[in-house]
Amino acid sequence: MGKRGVRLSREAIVGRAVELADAEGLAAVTIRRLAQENAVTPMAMYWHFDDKDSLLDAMAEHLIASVDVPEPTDGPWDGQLRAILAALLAALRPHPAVAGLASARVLATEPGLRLAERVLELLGRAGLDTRRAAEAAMFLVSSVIALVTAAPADRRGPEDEEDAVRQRKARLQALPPSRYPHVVAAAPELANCFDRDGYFDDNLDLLVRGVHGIA
Amino acid sequence: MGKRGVRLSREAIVGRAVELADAEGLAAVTIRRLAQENAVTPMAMYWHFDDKDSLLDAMAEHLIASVDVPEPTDGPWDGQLRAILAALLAALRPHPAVAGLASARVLATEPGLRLAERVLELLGRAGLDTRRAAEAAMFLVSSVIALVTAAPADRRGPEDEEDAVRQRKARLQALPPSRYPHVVAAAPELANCFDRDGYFDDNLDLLVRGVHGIA
DNA sequence: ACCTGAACACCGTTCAAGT
DNA sequence: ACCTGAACACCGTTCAAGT
Repeated sequence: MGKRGVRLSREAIVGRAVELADAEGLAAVTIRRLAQENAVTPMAMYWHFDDKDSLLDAMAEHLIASVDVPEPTDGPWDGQLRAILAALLAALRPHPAVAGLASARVLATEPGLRLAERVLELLGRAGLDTRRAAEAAMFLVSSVIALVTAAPADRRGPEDEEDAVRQRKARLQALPPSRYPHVVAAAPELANCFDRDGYFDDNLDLLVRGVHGIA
Repeated sequence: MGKRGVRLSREAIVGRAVELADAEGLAAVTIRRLAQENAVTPMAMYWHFDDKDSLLDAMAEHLIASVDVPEPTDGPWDGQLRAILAALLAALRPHPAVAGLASARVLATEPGLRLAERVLELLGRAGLDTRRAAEAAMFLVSSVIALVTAAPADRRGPEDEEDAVRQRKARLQALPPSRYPHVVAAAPELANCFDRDGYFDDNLDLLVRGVHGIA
């Protein structure tokens, strides 16, 4: 029996696992560590989950379930598609260490299917045939996840992040400008783009405009 | 001393590590396993690499170095951009288990910087200012990597892959069509899109057209 | 310069058992 | 239904030592 007599539950374990991943990275999420956090034996976890992989599945589903998919409107497809992708982004962004788990599992969870259904419908309205819509839907979801996970994995506190940005910038600016003129010129923007909201907004635009382009 | 008196080398170890990841997944890439494959003690690895993380760095750099970046031409920017992204894709596609390591390390390797330099130059020619070009360049590279890594990680042989596709299709087609009409209708396309060249070609187009759209 | 040997603190997982 | 205890086969890594 766990701490203060509180029974374990799948939900509680998954929630703690996501917190752990946010704070210390996915590598810190360990059967034994999670057991310890809940003042319980490692083997107690195996009553709630078949194995570690199904724990990771549950973490991914937890994230996908937290997406607040906006209700359909009678507005144009592109605005609605953008809103759905933005909702996915908003749900994943606080959890960059976990987001990568979601990409392979969207079609295996109920909330993921609801999301896919909406995206497919809008892509059809945009003029894509079934195959192109399927391809684009999978890719759009993958890309939004990539938007979140691409940030260089910093295992530091939020204030050391500023140091990391400065250091990346300095490294890029120290490159030979004759070989890498554009990289050197764009060093400040390359070093901190993952911290700016514009990075996410502009690239969501790129994706939606891309759908326009192939429709 | 290793098998048949052959000295270890960083290159040989990295090459074997990539092969291992291709065949059995990234989780199979282990200091101890790699040592065993080279008929050597695990600690021998630590003469060639600081730690496991620098081994993974080296694997990522190995992949990025294998990108055959096409020479600049005086053709239009969009065709050249597409060709560069296609070259990146072609290099990563045989190594889906390793490709994910590359996204955080592009700007930390020499071949990655060459690639970034070319992409930034072309995005500038497309009309993006320095900041938008930097954002888009990082995202385009991330997205191409996502294109490769998004495929559901099958740890099976190439012929069991057909079974996996059939099974995914059956699962999607068994869903209630009243709730998920578009998913059910697109089940065949959703289940096998990662195996079709069109998936990659069409989504490269989506990205390039997206740049057109925001320029 | 390149590698070995022994040891340490971790993993995931199985199996039998307790209440 | 929910959890413990002991055990097994793995990890990455350090430290001292060999040639």
